[in-house]
Amino acid sequence: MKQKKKIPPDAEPTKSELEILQVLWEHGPSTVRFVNNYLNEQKRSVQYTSTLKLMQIMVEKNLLVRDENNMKHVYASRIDEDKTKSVLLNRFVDAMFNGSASSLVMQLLGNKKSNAREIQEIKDLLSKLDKR
Amino acid sequence: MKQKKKIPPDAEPTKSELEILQVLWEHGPSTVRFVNNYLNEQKRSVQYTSTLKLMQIMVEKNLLVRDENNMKHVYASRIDEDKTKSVLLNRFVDAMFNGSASSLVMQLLGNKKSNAREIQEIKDLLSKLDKR
DNA sequence: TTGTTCGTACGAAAATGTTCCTACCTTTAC
DNA sequence: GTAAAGGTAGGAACATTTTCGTACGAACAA
Repeated sequence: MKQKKKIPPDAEPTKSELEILQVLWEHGPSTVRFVNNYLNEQKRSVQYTSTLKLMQIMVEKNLLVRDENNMKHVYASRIDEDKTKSVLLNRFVDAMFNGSASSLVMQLLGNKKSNAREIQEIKDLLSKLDKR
Repeated sequence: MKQKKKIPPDAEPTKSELEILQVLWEHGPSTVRFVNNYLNEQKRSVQYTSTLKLMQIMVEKNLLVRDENNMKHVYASRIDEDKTKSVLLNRFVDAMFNGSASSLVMQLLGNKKSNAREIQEIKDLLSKLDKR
């Protein structure tokens, strides 16, 4: 009796896996065909079987669940969007800004890309936060 | 006559390379020994020659420069800290939050890890931004 | 001088992530 | 019925990143 594979329960999604998770988070449970079309239209050119393979691997890693009732399997994210983003964001802050969230925001604001509207939105967030 | 290798001028630092860059950004030009010690003490266990190899590769990629005047070579970052962080941050925002900086901040604030002090610091940043 | 320590150079293995080819099955159009 | 279209499964090839073993030179202490 031996284990098939070691499956780290908190396996961290790779770049490509994240792309797929985004699609599933946004559109809900989907077929490989749908995800693959989306990627090709919105992101980058990729073969159907590549997407398929990746999603199969993600099931093994417990990142996705799949409904095999129909011939066209339907995949869904098994991990929570907010939680996952939170973990990855914290990891990013730790790695890049020594754990300082305000450093990150500073970097963000010193950035041409963040425009006045973004800044206003951030302010609104903060004042909402005050009120509760 | 042929080229040795194609060197993408904007080669993007990998995870491990980033660790090394952080050390050099924080402590200035350093020897491999220093960086390796730092990594082992602060981050993770890694062999000296692994760190050496990585830093040598980073020189080839133009991420670092090295001073060979002394026997103990001294390495320094060749890329700008703020610029690099800015690029990586934008990439992260695009990948994870669909390019919305305020979504990222929201995620950050909805986070147990960001405490009152962090929030206050962010507010201060914003008011400073108003004044200029 | 000789051996130990500390340095660089370099090849190659290991680990990881990604892509796609091939095989084969089911459904559908004709 | 048959061919075409559209599924899944799985292995293999590739690409990239990471790690480390080995070789060898320089400095230094005994």
